[in-house]
Amino acid sequence: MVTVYDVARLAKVSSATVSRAVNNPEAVSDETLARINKAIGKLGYAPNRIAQSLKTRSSATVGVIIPDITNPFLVKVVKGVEKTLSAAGYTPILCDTEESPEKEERYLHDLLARRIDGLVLVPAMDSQVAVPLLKKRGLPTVFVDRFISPDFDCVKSNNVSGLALLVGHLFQQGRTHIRMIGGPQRTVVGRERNEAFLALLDRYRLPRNESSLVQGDFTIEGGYRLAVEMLKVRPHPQAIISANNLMGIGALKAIREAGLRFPDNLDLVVFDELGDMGELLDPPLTFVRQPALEMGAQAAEMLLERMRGGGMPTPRSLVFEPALVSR
Amino acid sequence: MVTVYDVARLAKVSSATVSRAVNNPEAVSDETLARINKAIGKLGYAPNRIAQSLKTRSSATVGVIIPDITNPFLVKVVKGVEKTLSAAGYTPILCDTEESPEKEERYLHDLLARRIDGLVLVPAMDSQVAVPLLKKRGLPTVFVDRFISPDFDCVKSNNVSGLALLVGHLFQQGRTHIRMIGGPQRTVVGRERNEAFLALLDRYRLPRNESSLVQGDFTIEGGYRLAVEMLKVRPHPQAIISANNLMGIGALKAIREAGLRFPDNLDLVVFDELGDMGELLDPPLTFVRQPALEMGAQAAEMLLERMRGGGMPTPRSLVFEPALVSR
DNA sequence: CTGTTAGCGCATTCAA
DNA sequence: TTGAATGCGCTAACAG
Repeated sequence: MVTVYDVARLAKVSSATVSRAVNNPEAVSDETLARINKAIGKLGYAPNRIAQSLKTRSSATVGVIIPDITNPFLVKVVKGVEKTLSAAGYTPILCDTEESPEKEERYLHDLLARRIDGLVLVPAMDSQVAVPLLKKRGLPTVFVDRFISPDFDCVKSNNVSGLALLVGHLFQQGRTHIRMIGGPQRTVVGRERNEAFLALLDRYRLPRNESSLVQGDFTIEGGYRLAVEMLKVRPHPQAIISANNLMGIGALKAIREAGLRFPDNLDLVVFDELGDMGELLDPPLTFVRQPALEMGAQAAEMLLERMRGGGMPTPRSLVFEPALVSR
Repeated sequence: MVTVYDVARLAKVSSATVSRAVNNPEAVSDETLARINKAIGKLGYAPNRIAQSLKTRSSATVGVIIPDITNPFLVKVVKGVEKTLSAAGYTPILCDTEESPEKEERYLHDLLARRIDGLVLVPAMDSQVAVPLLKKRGLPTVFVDRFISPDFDCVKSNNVSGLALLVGHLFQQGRTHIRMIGGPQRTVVGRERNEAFLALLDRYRLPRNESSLVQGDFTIEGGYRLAVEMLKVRPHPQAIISANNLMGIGALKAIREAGLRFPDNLDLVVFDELGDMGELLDPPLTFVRQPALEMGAQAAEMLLERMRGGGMPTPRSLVFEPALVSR
């Protein structure tokens, strides 16, 4: 492997000057710079980032931990993060926890041992150790979507207004008997959407009882199962809201299997988008879109600020307004 | 940060012994081992992988470069890779080139500078530098899906038999006037599927002319555009084959917009699957499935072998048989 | 503007 | 079984 010393020898300078030529060219005279660059070209030298990291105590690396790489929303968030981070010279390391707190913890320790400079985290549902661990280590961190600690920066979208868009849409369509496949109460996102739903039923003076809301788990299978149950009860609701995209997919499957003509007999609307194929559904679903790309980009920006500005200002939350995509 | 020296001091041993205790516990007496472990626990010591890497010249890191993180097939491949790689103690670094050779090259250099131990590569369509670069550096590499050099290991699926499944299916349905939205000729995958299609038309004695096959680009937009063109011509084909999943999405959209009842007036079948939402299409598409998870896992296995077995046996190709999912 | 020196944290000789 | 010494490749004082 070619090192600074090889370059130094060829260019007849010291290793320190080679280092300067690479990292701070202004500090080197034009002629030596030229000589060094020629040597670098000839030898095909590239700095060993491992050695750099050890010396500078900065790996130019950022962890990105998400619970499901299959989720179109998260993929877009990751794309946004990746774009602004790599533009700033950082390499993101993407980890998929598959919603498992144990995996999350393992990844966290691995990333920490790799001396990441920062972290973008969408915590797993039952994440327990992440928050205290990160707090102790003082690692610059930005949470996305799931706001589980007021001590960290967070980028999320407004679940209350998002749900208001959904309920308002249904109300306008004249649907009054509405039920929701909600999120898990143990997650903030789930709680926020669930509570918003119940409050909205009251605000619109729509019928509400204990079966208006069932607790889901944000998975396709869960959405399917709960929708099947819902459809067993007569009369059907006039509309079902799914608290996230994955459960919406499951619910749609259940509706199809029940032989119901959607949206004639029954309308289905979803919080969050379904990806490229969403518009291919016939008829297409109405849903609420979160600006995922933008959210990812902003999360990365916040992280960059934190990583630069050694200081620790108070944590900030950035809340995006979702938009109704009516079909 | 807590180092071997901190542990050494607390346990009243040398740093070397601490290192042994961590990496090779058998080489340390039971009592000192116990003392060291206690100290490790008390201090919360974890080895600095950066320093380890510098010393051992191995980063326990593997690059995974793919052209599109949005593609459900690739996501599954990545999942497969990730699973077996992380089980073996490696951390994958995922990079999305968005089908851009320039991005691919940048990532490659970055990963090389980070001293990755190996690489799983799904090259961008016009990838030029990757092969010579990797060959020169001698980095253990496994290609997936796109077999662009006989000098490297490769995991792919059998495009010829996959297409045979598709054409055979249509033939059985009595469709004789078939056209295909093909892949780009400049990619191996595209060429293989295109040629297979033409050969199959002949084998089944189906009508074939210069408009039987149009060259696509494997994108949603491209598939849409070409399908629109196809549908302008009278009479319509009885069936359209899309050479990949993304173009299939576009084609389906075009068919819908043309007001054609699918599959009554026109059948559409696709090479590769459409992800979780595929089965929600009404009616569902018939497609050919590649064992993506398995392919990823096997690619990782091959890579592990290469990384361990310093030697360089001849490159191997692993070809998977796709399966027809008939709807 | 340039060179000398030292050390980041660790694993690995080589002796003991 | 253990310790002392060394160097992985680089950058950052500090001198000159």
